[in-house]
Parts: sequence; structure tokens; C-alpha cells
Amino acid sequence: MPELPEVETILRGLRIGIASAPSLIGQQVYGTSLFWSKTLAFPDLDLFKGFMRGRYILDLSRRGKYLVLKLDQDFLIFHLRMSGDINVQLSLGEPRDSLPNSPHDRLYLHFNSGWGLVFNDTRKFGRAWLTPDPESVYGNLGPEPLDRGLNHSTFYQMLQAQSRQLKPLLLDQSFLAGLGNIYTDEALFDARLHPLRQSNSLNRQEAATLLDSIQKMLNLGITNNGASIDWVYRGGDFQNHFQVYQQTGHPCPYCGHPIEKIKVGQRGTHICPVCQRLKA
DNA sequence: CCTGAAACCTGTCTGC
DNA sequence: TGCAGACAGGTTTCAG
Repeated sequence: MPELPEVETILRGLRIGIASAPSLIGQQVYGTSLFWSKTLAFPDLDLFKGFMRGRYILDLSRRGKYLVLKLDQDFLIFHLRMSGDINVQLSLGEPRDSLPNSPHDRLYLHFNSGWGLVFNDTRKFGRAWLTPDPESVYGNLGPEPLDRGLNHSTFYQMLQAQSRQLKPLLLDQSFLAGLGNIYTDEALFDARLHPLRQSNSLNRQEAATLLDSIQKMLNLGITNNGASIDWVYRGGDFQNHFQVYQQTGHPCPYCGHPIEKIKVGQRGTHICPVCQRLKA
């Protein structure tokens, strides 16, 4: 599920505490459990276990799709990839490295309070890093799309500096941090731009519209607590606002022509072929 | 520099 | 009913 709005929703929930669970902030770790070794990208397990014991969680933040836990020493960083999820549960049992409480649990942090952090990830693509230097993990990310400093002029110049298809470029986290398949399709449709348009073929007006659409869709996603699809459900509502994503065959909300699904950069891509023309 | 394919994984759905 | 194949919200790596 996780694109920027979904990660932001998870972050806010962990910060304030949800469903009777307490906030992560202020929790002290007394032990860890790792059930899938590859989930821990850095450092190795022994160092991780030794270092995490006694750590306090001081703050939570987000950078692109990364979730960042600021500890009293170093930072614990998560990337949820395709199917990762984080929540806070009671009574995880003793620290161990086998026999998770639920089938796809990959990592636990056990807190002195009796609560614990659960990283659950069906497809095992998610990763965690413990590091003193967050930039070593996500230092190559592009700007935050909702950052005030990202204006029309800057975005136009960013697009001009590349000669790439719009959709793969927007999905490239080193170009812009946080967009995934859903919000990219929705933003391109909202801007009436074809996903195969070359980035440096956009004029200033088109670039401005695209940035506005990206920010509009991300904000709409956050307002709706993200999108809930299939078996990964977090109570989000943005799926009810999809204009093109997973709307193949449904009439375009503007012109009525059926929405089509094509393949762009190996990703399923939803467009209205009438509203989003490739040729000027 | 740019594009496309493959790999990492499990679960679900579709079609024969 | 059963089973092979396609596909899924992401990212990295490699070939051309």
C-alpha cells in the first residue's frame, strides 16, 4: 500500500497512538525479534540487538516513503516497499528469532511498557536500517513534493533537465520523493498529460499544472488517510476517489471515454486516451 | 543518458 | 476442480 500518503498516515498514527495503543514516542526498547534476516538491511543482527537494547524512541518523521525513528542514539529507518506495515501491539512475548505471533511478522521491538512495534510484511521486500547517518540510507532522494520550496519554476527546470518519459521519471525517487503507481496515474490524469510524454517537451504551463496535480492528489490522499486496497487495509478512503487507477473500462469522469490500461516502464498504467493525448 | 527486463517475494485472481 | 500464468502499492541491478 505505501506511497507517500500511506506512509504519512502510518506515521501520524504511530505518533499519536491508535486503537488504544500508545504513542511510539517515549517508548524504551528492551529487546528485539527478527524473523526474516533480510528485513534487517544494516547492520548485522548481533550489532543490531546489542545496540537497540535500552534505546528510547525520541521522535518520528518521514522522508519520501521512508519512516524514520529518531532514537536517543542513531536512527532506525523503515521502508515498507510493497506490502510492509507497522503497528503497535501488546504482549508480543519474549524476544526470539523464530515463531512470530502472526504469519508475516518480520521484526519486533519489545518495549518496557509491555507494548511492542510490529513490522509485518507479506512479500518480504521491506527493509530496516539502524544508522547514525540517515543520509547514507536515503541521501539520493529528490525533493519532497509537498515542500514549499518546490515551486513551478523549479519543477519546470527539473523536467527540462531530463529527457525521459513522464511516468517513469515521476516514479524515480531520486527525481521526486514519494510518488508511487497510484498517485502518479492520478496526477497525470488530473494534469491531462500522457505518461509517455517526454519530460522536456512540457511547457511552463504544463509543468505548473503537473506539480499542482501532484500536490493536489497527495494532499487528497493524506486527507483520506491513504488508499486501502486488497488484503492490505488500514482504514484509508482514497480508493473511493480514484479517477483512473483500477478504473479500466469505466467511463472517464470528464469525457466518458472508457479508461484504458497500458504498460509503461513495466508498470500497469491507467489513462483516458482522449483527455491525455500523446501528440500535441 | 535512457529504456526495458529481471530479480527479490507471497498471495490472489483469471482462464483454460 | 485444478493448475499454470499473470499480476500486485517498490526498488535495484544489469544489458543494450
